[in-house]
Amino acid sequence: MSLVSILELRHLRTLAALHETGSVSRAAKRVHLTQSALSHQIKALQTHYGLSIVQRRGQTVELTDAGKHLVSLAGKVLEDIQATERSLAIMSQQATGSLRIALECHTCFDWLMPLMDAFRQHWPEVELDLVSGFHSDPIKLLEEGGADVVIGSEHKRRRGIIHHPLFSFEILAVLAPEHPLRTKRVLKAMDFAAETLITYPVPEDRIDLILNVLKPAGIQPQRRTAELTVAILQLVASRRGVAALPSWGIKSYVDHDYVIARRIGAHGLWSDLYASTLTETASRPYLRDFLVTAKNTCFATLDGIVPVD
Amino acid sequence: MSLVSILELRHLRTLAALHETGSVSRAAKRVHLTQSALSHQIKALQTHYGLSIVQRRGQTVELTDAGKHLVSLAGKVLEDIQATERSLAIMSQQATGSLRIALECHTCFDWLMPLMDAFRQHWPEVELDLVSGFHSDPIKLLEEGGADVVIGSEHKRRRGIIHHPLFSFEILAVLAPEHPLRTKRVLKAMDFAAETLITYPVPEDRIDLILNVLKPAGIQPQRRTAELTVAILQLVASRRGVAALPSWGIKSYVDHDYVIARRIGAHGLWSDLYASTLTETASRPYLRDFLVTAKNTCFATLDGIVPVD
DNA sequence: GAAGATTAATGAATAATATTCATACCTATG
DNA sequence: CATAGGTATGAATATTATTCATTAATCTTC
Repeated sequence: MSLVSILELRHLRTLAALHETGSVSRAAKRVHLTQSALSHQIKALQTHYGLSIVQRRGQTVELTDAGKHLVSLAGKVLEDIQATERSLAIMSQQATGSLRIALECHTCFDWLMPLMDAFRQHWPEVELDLVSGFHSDPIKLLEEGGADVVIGSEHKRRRGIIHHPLFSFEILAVLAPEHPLRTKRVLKAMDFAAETLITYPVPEDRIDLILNVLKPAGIQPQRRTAELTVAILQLVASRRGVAALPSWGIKSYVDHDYVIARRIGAHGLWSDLYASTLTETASRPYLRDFLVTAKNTCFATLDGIVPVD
Repeated sequence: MSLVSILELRHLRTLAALHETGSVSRAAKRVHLTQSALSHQIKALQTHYGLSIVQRRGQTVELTDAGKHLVSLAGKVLEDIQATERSLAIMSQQATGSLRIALECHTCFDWLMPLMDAFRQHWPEVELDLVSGFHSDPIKLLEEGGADVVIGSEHKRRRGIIHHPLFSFEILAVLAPEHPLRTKRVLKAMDFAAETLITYPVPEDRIDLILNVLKPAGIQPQRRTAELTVAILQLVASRRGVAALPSWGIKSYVDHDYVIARRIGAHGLWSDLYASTLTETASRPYLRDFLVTAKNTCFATLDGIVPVD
């Protein structure tokens, strides 16, 4: 135990991530370091304080009481810092501008609303807006100045554009509880052959299930569309067809047994979500803050999501 | 402006020290780094936030609004951390023991009392005590187990003992306002030849003025002793003699013009204060905490003190 | 008013240390 | 019982914070 504290914010950021993800590996991805780095950090803290902070619990790791103390410290401290940094951004007169959000993914409304409310509080001078309607090439919207940030799964490299990874999520097949396929734990492409697929009203190449699973297998099921997630789920529950939706978007419906969810393919069908902006927009403090709090609230509230790669 | 915050506690510790000391050089000593290191740190923050944090004000430096924001953040955050680290110390069952303080320096009562009150709050399980009476060799007290920490100016290397530097302070000559020597801005050894020196009741070799100034010059003034600082100042004010006391111990009396203070020698007469403990005691968390808060409160409340070397 | 003493800023060199790499070991799971 | 996914750890590496050496500016003092 040395005479001065070795604690640094790096450690607190790690602990916060550890708390949110519940595993060293996932936390490592969250803070863009390796599992090894985090393991070393934790060890350093433990020898410094002469206390264990985590306890191996089978394959994963659990916070001890001491660890929980440090986590709650981390929460408080990191929040204070965020608040101060917001003030500094305002002082540097970079707190004004617009944040017009274009959504490629209908399900995202679920987590976006509370986020936007919080954002409005923190950045009253920023013009916050949702760009409505469907756009064939949302990235073009950015370049044309019609939006400031596009939230979707597109991440092709393109000059002048930055794709900020938000999180990876699993897309699950959604079935009526008494659907014949309920007996299978994992669904394959051919299972969809005889089904009607209920989707949002977007072109085929924007539907991961079709693009990455059905088309490669040469399967082209019937399609039917609905605007809202609840509408899709109603149709599924009424046995008008099956759907493929993000795990977090259907969680409460599955928990209430309105529908059941099944994995697609052995490793599941995964997709990434990105927030894309112009390079110049990316440097604005309020945009950075938006991204950080977006990730924070998503990881805190959405189940089953993981950092991108 | 990068995408993630580069802020670390190191920066906050620096900013706090900068606020307390009012100068980069002094702050550097306070955090045991070079002036250059701090200058680089500040520059890094400034370019990161796109704001100036300090403004050169002639020879020294002044915090800007942004700087003050960060300082107040630092205050809050560092306090939270200290509290958490106290909890951790309690959890590691190192929060019990005794802290018996032996004072070599009578004036120290002034700042020790509020400190001890705070300490009692934070470490209720630690037996806090003042070892009273005068001891010819206070360090021996440590070795014999009669005290846990000695506060004084002794800092001879001795095995098994650690001398933790607290701060350096200037010893000023104290005179009655109408004393003939009032015209001199700086007093020399010979100025004391005809005076009565009023001191605490300790041997000559523990009085810096005699040891370092008068004896080398072969001057041996009359001596008279008093137990309490106020008593000494009463005698001085009643023109019974002159005294030599720490600048911070007499500040309020000088401010009220009860007495006047003069520098001793061209560069002043300086002395260091140390908190000495056994090596094993030094590692106890509550002792570390005592030292840290001692320094903090001293630097915050006492005027004109500087870090040791 | 010039000399000397302090203070801060800065680029290059160095020292310190955080992170990665490679690997071992453990534990669920099919 | 093999495999996949997870953690721990020593050694190598990369990064970056700190120091060193120097300059410029300001204040003090004779």
